[in-house]
Amino acid sequence: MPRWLDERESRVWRAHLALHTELQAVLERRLLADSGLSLADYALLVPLSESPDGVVRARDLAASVGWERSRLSHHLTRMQRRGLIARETCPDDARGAMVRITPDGISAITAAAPTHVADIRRTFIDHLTPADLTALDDIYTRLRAALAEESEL
Amino acid sequence: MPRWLDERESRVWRAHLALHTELQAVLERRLLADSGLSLADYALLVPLSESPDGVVRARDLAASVGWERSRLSHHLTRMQRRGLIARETCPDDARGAMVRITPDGISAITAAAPTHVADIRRTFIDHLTPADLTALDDIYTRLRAALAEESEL
DNA sequence: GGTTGTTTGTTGATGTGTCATCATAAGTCG
DNA sequence: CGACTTATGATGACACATCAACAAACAACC
Repeated sequence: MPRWLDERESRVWRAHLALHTELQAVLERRLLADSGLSLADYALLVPLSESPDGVVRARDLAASVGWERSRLSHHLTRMQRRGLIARETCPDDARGAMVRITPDGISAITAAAPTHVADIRRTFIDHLTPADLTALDDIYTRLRAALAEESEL
Repeated sequence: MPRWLDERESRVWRAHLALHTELQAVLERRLLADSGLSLADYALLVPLSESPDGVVRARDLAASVGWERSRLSHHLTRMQRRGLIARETCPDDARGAMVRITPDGISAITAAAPTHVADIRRTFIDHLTPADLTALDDIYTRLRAALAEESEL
């Protein structure tokens, strides 16, 4: 016999799901309209643009955004077609693939970032007090640690 | 010139994104393995099974899960093919479509719910203190209210 | 050195979500 | 009534994510 969720638990859980969905939708729509980038594009361009030479190995890129290799490969193919990134061979490891951000990719992320950050502020950060931030930092850390343990089993 | 996110703000924001993605992945995988239902199936079966006659108009179903009509229509087609729901004509409005949960659908949600709720508890609720719940309830309510205003513009 | 197992990246098939478009039916207002 | 607008649902095209399978290269080991 399961313990069902009481009213507040249920409300918090549903709010968590709904909040994320709505936030994602708003941010994606704005980012796309503003710069032609999807959130997935943006997520990949961030670590690429932060890398000193603008080159990251595919394996490491996958790790830094938490994607599976297959998803990354498919998405890189589409971004390559749009001229945002280029693929190069990996000198150290003949299996590897290096991903290079192109000048167009740099322009895109440079143009998109300020507005996107402002959107995140306006829709999320600005509505949180310092106490809220502390609480969320603590809660999210705890929950993710529990999830990580869960996945190990 | 945008105000960038400081370290804690950035950490909280990234944790929020990552937490949701990981939670969703774990819950979906478990639900699917356990009962053959996706989270989307589950989301639709809940309001259907809670309706007194097991019948809900498509428009209202879309509103109660927050989906677009197109997405609902596509998903209903797939669920109909699997025998989880059936479509019927709407007596009041000739445009309308009524969605009925089938006996198979009822069996599926009935079998899935206890385990799924337990999974939500184990991965989310159980790691929150009463104070956390209060804080999250407040924060999520505030954020969603702000988002709703945003969307009206 | 050759067998075995692992890592890396790609590909094709399938399920799903979004968008634009459409047909039909209600509602609105002259 | 009749023209116009809105609401509802379905559909096809496309973008995307996941899964299984694969090929190539590396690593480990006897």
